[in-house]
Amino acid sequence: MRTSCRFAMAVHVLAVLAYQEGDRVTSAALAGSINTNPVIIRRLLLALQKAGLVDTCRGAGAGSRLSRSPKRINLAEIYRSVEACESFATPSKKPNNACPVGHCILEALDVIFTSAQSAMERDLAKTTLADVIARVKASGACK
Amino acid sequence: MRTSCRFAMAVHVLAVLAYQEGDRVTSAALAGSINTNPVIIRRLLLALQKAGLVDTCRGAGAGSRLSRSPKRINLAEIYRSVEACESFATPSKKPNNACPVGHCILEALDVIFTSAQSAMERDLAKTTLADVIARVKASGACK
DNA sequence: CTTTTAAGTAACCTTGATTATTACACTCGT
DNA sequence: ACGAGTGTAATAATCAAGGTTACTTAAAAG
Repeated sequence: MRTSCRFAMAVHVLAVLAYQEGDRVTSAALAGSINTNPVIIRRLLLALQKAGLVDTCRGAGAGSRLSRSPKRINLAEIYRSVEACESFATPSKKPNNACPVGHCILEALDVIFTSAQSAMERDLAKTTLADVIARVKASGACK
Repeated sequence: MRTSCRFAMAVHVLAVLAYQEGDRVTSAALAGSINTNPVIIRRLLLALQKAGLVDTCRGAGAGSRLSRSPKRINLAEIYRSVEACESFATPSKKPNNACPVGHCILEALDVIFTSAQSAMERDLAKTTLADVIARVKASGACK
């Protein structure tokens, strides 16, 4: 399976913002930590803004910061804000309707996919951004 | 998100084989139901063979059939046999090691991803191929 | 009010993965 | 031996994502 790395980048971005504890961070600085282009970060931040997770200012001395405490942001929210479509794909061509299986397999698959995706999101919801930061800080201390 | 549809196709293929209850089905016939190329189906069948889910014969009058009862095949097995890599991706470029978050975010993400993927597979494991067939037959009866 | 900083955004390129397609060798039953 | 059908390689066609450049807009600072 091949998926986008938007979720990984979003968690990274928010972790940096949480680490800065309220100081605004520019897209260029974030891009430096993630090692990518500032425009990629800005596109990601737009999605996070719409989800109400970050608060971004334009102009001189601007940048982004979390709009909530890291304790109150869970990973499922982050996932949903940056990953628009479903994890599972079906073929672009429709199955053969003349086949007894083909004519209704898509409905059966949809039930399966929805359930699996929900299970995944419930698991993600168990972890907060604060948990992630705690692990990052612990790991940094060990090193 | 961009994912493969191998899992969807694999479930479809196995559902057709289950529907045929032991009769061998050719890759061309399967391709007809799924509306794709026989070679795609053969490649999928190779993975399902390795996982011990199907039994394929070559030569005249050949084809594939399930190697076990549909009741004893669950969707997590199917998923693992055809989807090699992990569901979640990280950026191709490594994060900036000089950043306190960047230098250890990958480890933190790995824990998160592994947990979420396990949750998803546990959910898939709850459904068997027999369950899928039952839904397909019920849906066909209604129509 | 001008300058400067940085976000918003459009346009385009590059890359990589996946499906699709063609072609051919190999097996096995008849 | 023949024919049906799988195994497999090579290649093309698609397509989405990330990356890049360039320009516009907003807001603070002087």
